Amino acid sequence: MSVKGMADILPEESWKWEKIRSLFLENARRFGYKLIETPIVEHADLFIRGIGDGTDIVDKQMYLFNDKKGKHLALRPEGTASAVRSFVEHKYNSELLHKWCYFGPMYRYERPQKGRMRQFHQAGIEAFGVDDPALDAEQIILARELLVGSFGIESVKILLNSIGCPACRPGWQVALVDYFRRYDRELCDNCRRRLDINPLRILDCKVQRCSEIAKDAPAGRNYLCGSCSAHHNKLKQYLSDMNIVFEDDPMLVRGLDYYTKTVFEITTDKLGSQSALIAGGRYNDLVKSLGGKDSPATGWAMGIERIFLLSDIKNASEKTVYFIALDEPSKIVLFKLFASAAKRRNCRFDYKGGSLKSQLRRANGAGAQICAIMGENERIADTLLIKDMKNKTQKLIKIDEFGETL
RNA sequence: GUGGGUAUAGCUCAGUUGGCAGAGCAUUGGAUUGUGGCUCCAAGGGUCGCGGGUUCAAAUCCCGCUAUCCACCCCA
Repeated sequence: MSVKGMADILPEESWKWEKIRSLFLENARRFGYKLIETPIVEHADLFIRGIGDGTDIVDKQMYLFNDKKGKHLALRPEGTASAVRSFVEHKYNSELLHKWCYFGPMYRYERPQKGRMRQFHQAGIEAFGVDDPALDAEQIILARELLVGSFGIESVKILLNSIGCPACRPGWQVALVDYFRRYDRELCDNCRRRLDINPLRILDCKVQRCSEIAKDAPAGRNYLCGSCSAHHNKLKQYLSDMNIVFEDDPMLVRGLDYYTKTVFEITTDKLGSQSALIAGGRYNDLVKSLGGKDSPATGWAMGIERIFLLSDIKNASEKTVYFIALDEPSKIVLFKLFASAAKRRNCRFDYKGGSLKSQLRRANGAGAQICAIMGENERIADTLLIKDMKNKTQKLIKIDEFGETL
């Protein structure tokens, strides 16, 4: 048995993974995002500092272990912290724009269900060095183009918000705590705890009474500083100008602590409670807090398992030539032809043999378009029988002509 | 971490008040000499999740365990 929450990607479906991966990379590349591969294992501290103490990911979902020297390590639960670590470690110039993308497995210890695995895959993009809301807009446009254009997923919803920056968020947080304290007794257990740890998260609570209370909570908008407010308005303007439909949702907050200003989510209603397909936002302070030179940054991540469940992409099948030998001496001759044809064409050799009927049956099952058949009659005359499976036509050709016939 | 469902052939699932283990699909073979798909016939394929208990007799009833799915929570 495989480990709980960790699934095989079987040969029958691996083509779809390859396709999703390559569509992601192609699209990202067109926007200038270059692939970065970082290790799956990092120092646990990187995620604790990056994602934040008090988040679910850090508190209960990390795969933690010590190596033989006692180093405290973790399987990565997400991609951004690693990318930032690499950006800092290799001293990329934060005066310049750097656009990176990644694709790979992530690990979170939680109960698996539809669209949620313990080993799951994310594709993501990150851009360092620019604080322009137009860049936020670009990333949302790319995200939407992937979902709708490349993966054929309809009816997605874009949710957008700004959660401010260190200059303005504290004021909002204080106001939120003040407000929610008045309803202390009515909030769910969880939210009462959040009051001390992360009051923003109460806005996101799905318990009915909590969300009723949250509806009238102080709106973050009223507390945004000039810079954050202008950033948010410009981003909305860019999206509107592109006719991108979005929902400006003051209740949207995210599960990771590093976000500043823009946060967004692209959701579907087709996957039950696992609604987020792509989520991300701006994290202008993360590079500095992980030891780098102050550098604005923004990015998102996409859940591949969820894309896989929803995407309707088709497998383009290559034409197949199926080789059938009817006796042992023919097999020897035909196998040589097969081995050389397989260098250039999609070929299958029927090793199981048996009657012509059963081999043709297998050829049909394998989806072959053409069969190359050799029995005693053909062999003696130095010929091959070429059968077109679709038109049900067949003709004898000389072995010498076989190469051109293909 | 909490709650619920499920576990029988490779797959999807039936299996009645406890009484010989089933179907469809798939696989393999055949339906007159070496011609596929459709149709027909036949065959192979089982630790009934695991371990206990009750009983003359358990896939079926009881207890425990495990796995898995779904939901909550949280997230992508």
